[in-house]
Amino acid sequence: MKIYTIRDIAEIAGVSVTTVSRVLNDRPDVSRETKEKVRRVMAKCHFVGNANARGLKQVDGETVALIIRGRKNPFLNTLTEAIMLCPRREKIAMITEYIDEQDDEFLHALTLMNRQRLSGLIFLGSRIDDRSKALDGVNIPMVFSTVNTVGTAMERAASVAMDNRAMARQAVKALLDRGHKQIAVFGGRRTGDDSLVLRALGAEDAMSGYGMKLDPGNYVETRFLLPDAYKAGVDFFKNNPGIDAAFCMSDTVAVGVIRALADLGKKVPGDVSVIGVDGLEIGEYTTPRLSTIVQPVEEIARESVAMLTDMMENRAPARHITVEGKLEIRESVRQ
Amino acid sequence: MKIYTIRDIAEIAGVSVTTVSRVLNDRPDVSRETKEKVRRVMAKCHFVGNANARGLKQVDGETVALIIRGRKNPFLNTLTEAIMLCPRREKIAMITEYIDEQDDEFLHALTLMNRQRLSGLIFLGSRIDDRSKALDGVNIPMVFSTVNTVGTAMERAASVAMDNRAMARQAVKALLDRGHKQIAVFGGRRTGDDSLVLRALGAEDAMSGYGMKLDPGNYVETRFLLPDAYKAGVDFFKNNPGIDAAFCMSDTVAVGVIRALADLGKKVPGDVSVIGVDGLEIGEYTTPRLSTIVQPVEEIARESVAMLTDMMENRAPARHITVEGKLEIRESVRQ
DNA sequence: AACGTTACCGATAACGATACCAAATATACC
DNA sequence: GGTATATTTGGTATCGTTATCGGTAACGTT
Repeated sequence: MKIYTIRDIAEIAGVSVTTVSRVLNDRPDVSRETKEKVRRVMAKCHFVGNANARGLKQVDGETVALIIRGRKNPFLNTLTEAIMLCPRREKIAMITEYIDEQDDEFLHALTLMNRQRLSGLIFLGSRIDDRSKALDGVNIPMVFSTVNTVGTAMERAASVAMDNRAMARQAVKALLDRGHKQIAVFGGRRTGDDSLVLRALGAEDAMSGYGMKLDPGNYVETRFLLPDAYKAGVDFFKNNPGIDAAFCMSDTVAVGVIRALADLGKKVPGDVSVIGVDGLEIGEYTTPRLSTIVQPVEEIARESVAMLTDMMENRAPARHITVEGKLEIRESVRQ
Repeated sequence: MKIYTIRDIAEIAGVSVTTVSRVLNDRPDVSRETKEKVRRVMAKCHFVGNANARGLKQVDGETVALIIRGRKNPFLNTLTEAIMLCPRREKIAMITEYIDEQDDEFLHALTLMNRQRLSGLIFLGSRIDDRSKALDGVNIPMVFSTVNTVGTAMERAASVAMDNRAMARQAVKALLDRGHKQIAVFGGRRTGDDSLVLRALGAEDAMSGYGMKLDPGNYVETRFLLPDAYKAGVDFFKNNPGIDAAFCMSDTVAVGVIRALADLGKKVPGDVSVIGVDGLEIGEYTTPRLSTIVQPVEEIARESVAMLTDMMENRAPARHITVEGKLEIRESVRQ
C-alpha cells in the first residue's frame, strides 16, 4: 500500500507543497476552493501527514507523555484511560510510559524528553523526593496528577489532586464517630512527598481530634498489590485481635484485607470495619460493598489535560488544583 | 535546559556526526576507545537521540502501536501493561491508542499507520467483521491478541489467543457435571468474529453434549461494564427464577451478575452458580471467590510481542498461537 | 496612473538523524 | 618494502514536513 507524502498530494492536487501543508494545518490563508480540493485528495489517499517530519521541523513540539508509576494499579489504569480519551487538539500526541515501582520515573522522563522532544509531561502516582532533582533544569510544562506539589521540591510543576489529608481525616473520623476504638492503617512507606504520606497524616489528624494517637504498631506498610495486602492483613490481624477497623489507602489494599479477615473468620463489618481509597467502580459491586473515598477520575483527567495544554499554549502559570473527593460509607463499615 | 543534537555531541567528542550515529546505534565498526569517548559525552549531556529525526530517515520504522478496543476493561488493562513492559529491543517505541467501543479501530489503525509510519500493529479486544476491509491493502505485521484469526477475513494477520470455544465448553460442562440444569449465558452480540462469539459456541457445545440446547431466551446480551451487567442480571433473574447457573463471558460481567443475585436475595453458589472469564486477580479475593477461566496474560503478552518483532525483523510468517487457558472452579460454583 | 492593502500561493532552507560512498589508517602476508 | 585486506572514520545527500521569505493578482484609494 502506497504511503503518500505531502509532495504526492501536492502533485495530484496541482498545488505546491506549501499549500498542502497549510491545508494540513488548517491555516486561514488558503482559499476555500483550494482547501476543499486538497482535502478531497488527502481523504482519498488517507493522507494525514507524517508525525516524525512534523515533529522534527516544528519549533513547538506537540508530544506529551504520561508517566505512570507502578503496575497493576486499577485506579491509575482508569485514570490513564480517562486522560488518553480526554478531548484535546487533534495534533497533540500522547504517549504512555509505564514505570516499575523501583525505577526512577524522573530519569526516565528526562530520557523521554530528549528522545521525543516532549513539550509536556503528566506524572501519575509519583512520589516526590530526592530523585526529582533530575528534573531541575527542565522547563517544559509538567503536571502531577493525584499528588499536590505545593510545598514540595516540585512546586513549580502544576498538580491536580484531592485534599488527601482532609479526606483521610474524614474517613478515619467516620470510623471513630461510629465508635471504633482500635484503628489500623494500611499504607505505604512514609517518606518523600506523595498522596500516601498525606493520607497517613490525615488519619493521625482524626485520631488526635479524639485525643488518640496512631500506635506505630498499627501502621501497616504494604505494597499496593492484592497478594501483598492480603498477606499483610493476615499477618497483622492474627497478632492484633483487638483491632476493630482498618483504613486502607487504596481499594485494592482494602479488598486484600477484607479477604484476609474473612479467612481469619472475622466478619466485615461485624468484627472489623474497612474503608478504602480511590472509589474503584467494582467496590460498589463487591460483598460487602466497599466503603471508600471516591476520587473524581474524570475531573482529574480533564483538569490535568486542560492545565497542561493551557501551559503549553498560553504559557499560563502552573496552578495547583484541588478536586473534591467524596467519602462513601457503604456496607464494609458498621453503621 | 539545552537539548543536544548529534552534531553537538560530535563536536564535543571531536568526531564526525556519522561516528556518533554509529555509537548511538551500537554498530560494530567503531573502535572501543572512540565508542567509550563518545558514550561519555552522550551520558554527560543526557543525549539519547531524536526519535523524530530517526523515524523520518530510517527506512524501517520502529514504532508499533497497540490498539485497545473498549474502555473500562480491566483484563485489557492488565494485558496492555504486560505488553508495554515486555522486554523488547530498546529502540522499538510502543504507542497505545484507546478506541471507544463504537469507533472503528481499523480506520483508526490506517490513520495511525500513515501518521506514525508504523511498522507493526497489535490489536487488543477486536472484533473482525466488514470493517476490517479497511486494512486490505495494509501489509505491515499485525497481531490480534485474544482473538484467533484463523478462518476470518484477517487470517493473514497473526493471532494469539486461548481456545475460547474449548474453554467455554469446559466451563459450561463443569456446571452441567455438577448437576445444573438451567444455565444462562451472559455475553455480547453474536456477530462478526471475536472471542465472545466463540465462547457462545463453546457453551452450546457443552449443552449439546448433554443433549440440551441453549434457549435463546437464556442468552443475555450485555455490554461488559459493571452497571450494564448488573442491570442485565437483575432484569434477567427477576423474570427467570428457575435458572441455577450463569456462564459470564468476563469476570466483570460475573461480578455484576453476582451483585444482582445478591440484591435479589439469591445465594451464590447456593441458588445460582457463576463462572466468569479472564482470571482477573481480584477474583481470588472476592466473596465468594470467583470461578473463572484464567487467561495467561503474561504469555499472551510475550508471544504477541515476540511474534510481532519476529515478523518485523526476520520476515517470519504470521502464526496463530493458541495459549492454554485454565478453568479455576472456586467458591462461586456449587461443589 | 500610481500606490497600498489584502488574500492567496510557491520556492527553498532548515530540522536531526541515517545511508551511502569514499577515504584514511592499521594489519597481514609475501 | 609493497601490496592486499580489514578496520575505522568522515562528507554529504536525504527523509517529509514547516518556517521564512517572497511573489502575484485583485481591488480600492488617492
